Amino acid sequence: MASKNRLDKIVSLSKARGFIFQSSEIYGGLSAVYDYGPLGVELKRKLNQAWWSAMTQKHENIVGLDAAILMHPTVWKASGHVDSFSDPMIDDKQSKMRYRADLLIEEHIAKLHQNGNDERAKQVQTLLDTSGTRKSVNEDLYDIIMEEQIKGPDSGAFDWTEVRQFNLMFKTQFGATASGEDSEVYIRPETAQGIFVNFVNALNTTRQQVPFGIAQIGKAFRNEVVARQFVFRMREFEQMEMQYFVKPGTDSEEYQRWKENRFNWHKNIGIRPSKLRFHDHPEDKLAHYAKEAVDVQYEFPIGWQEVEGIHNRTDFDLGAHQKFSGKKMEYFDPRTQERYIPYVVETSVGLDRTLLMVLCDAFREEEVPGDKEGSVETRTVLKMHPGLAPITAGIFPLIKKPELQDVARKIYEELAEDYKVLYDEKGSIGKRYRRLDEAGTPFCITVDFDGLEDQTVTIRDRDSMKQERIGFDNVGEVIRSRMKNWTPDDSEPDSR
RNA sequence: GCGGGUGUAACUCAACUGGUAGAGUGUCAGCCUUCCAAGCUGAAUGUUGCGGGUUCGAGUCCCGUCGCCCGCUCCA
Repeated sequence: MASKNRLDKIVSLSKARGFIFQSSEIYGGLSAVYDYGPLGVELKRKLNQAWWSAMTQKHENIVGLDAAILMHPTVWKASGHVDSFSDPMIDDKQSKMRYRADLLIEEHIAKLHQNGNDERAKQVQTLLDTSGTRKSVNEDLYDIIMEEQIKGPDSGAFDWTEVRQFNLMFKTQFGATASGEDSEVYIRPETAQGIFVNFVNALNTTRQQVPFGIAQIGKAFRNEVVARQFVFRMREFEQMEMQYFVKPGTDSEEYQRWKENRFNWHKNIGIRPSKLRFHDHPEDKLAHYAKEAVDVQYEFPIGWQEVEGIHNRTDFDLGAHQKFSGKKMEYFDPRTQERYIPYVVETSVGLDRTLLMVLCDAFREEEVPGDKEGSVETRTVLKMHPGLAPITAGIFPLIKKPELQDVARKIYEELAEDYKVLYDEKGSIGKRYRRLDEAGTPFCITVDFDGLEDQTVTIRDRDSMKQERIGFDNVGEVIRSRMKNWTPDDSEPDSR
């Protein structure tokens, strides 16, 4: 309960300060679609940049790519998304629970086996395997459930809706006069396929040799059955993916290596290590393309949830594209004279989820001494990594006096060369500090009368609220070094 | 999508069994102000989510619809 309030507060703050708005709000909103406001877009760009430089700039064998969102429809047949990304669902009218129709039947088959009714089990299995050949898949599955009188696991009732297909991919029309099935295309549900279909292009143009990787940041779209929990699960979201092509046999070792590498990235952007963990996928729950899979999870207010997935995708994708396109997806190793389809280790992180993680990890409500003697008030502050903060520094004249304003303006203009900074002279100084605390701004530079004498200003630290007096000319340098040496404070408990 | 809950100013919430929509916070302007949401004065913002219905009269009752929250399935 307390933790639920925490997410609510973060949602409220996001809206109040301009991080995240609901899409099309004036029209009543669009479910599970969100817009990034003035502060949100700065934070998002900085995260995007942090990932891009960590992957492409700091690995000489990783190259970038920006593939189109629209792709040839066969891509999604080859990838398996057309088949496995649409689930036949059925609802129990009594218990109001929803099930996957095919899984219900499989459970039923298992039960038949248990009861020694192997003959019957085999028959049903055949019916299940051939569903879609008599009528539509949905109708065939429905018929099996009816004939076998499969009951609702939770209610024990036999009171079903029809079987309906939930296709997670968005479809759209290709061509202005589009008509018929041929012109239907999908809007990509993942960015990875854009990398796979460009594998040979990248190989031929970059002189890379296996092992090497292709990195890409881009939008993906999924019609989630249930899309909720703020920006955690959205219909339109942004992925930061890297596909690493390796020699078969070295895949597990590379998978381990990337697992560690990616975990460290999350720590490097300032997330408290105590809030991060791995979560291995059990073998029976692996996606259709994966041999090994692990999540990097963060402890959100809604519990431990996946932020990034690291998968050993084997040669599933390249193999499938070779088969469907008829084009060779092989790599020839000039040294060993070997020819093979590379295995792929994928790292795939949700940009929006990462942003939400940063907000959740940074959000604190602190008790600080109030204005009156002995009183206590709450300070809301986002203690995020200074390098990620939407606004790096606020520059204030202590009060509205021309001497102070002039100096503050000058410092503002100097800092604006390197950072996103804000000049503010309105209201009390305390109010200006607190407002920027909520924006996660790590530094505030204040020009006062004492400083005019000896060419100094005060720099106020967001996390500790402590001030230090530094010279006019040192401001940029102090910001730079503090940014570099910042570490998250993991000692204090979350405020609720 | 199904079931349950819910919707009043930018935010938090008030408005009796149906009778003129309000407060605090925030925002903006002015004054004051030498370091942590201070003080004083003033201002702006609502077809009560949207659309219908009942009624002399609807924020309040009824129906529909949309969004949000919780559960079911899936996933970055």
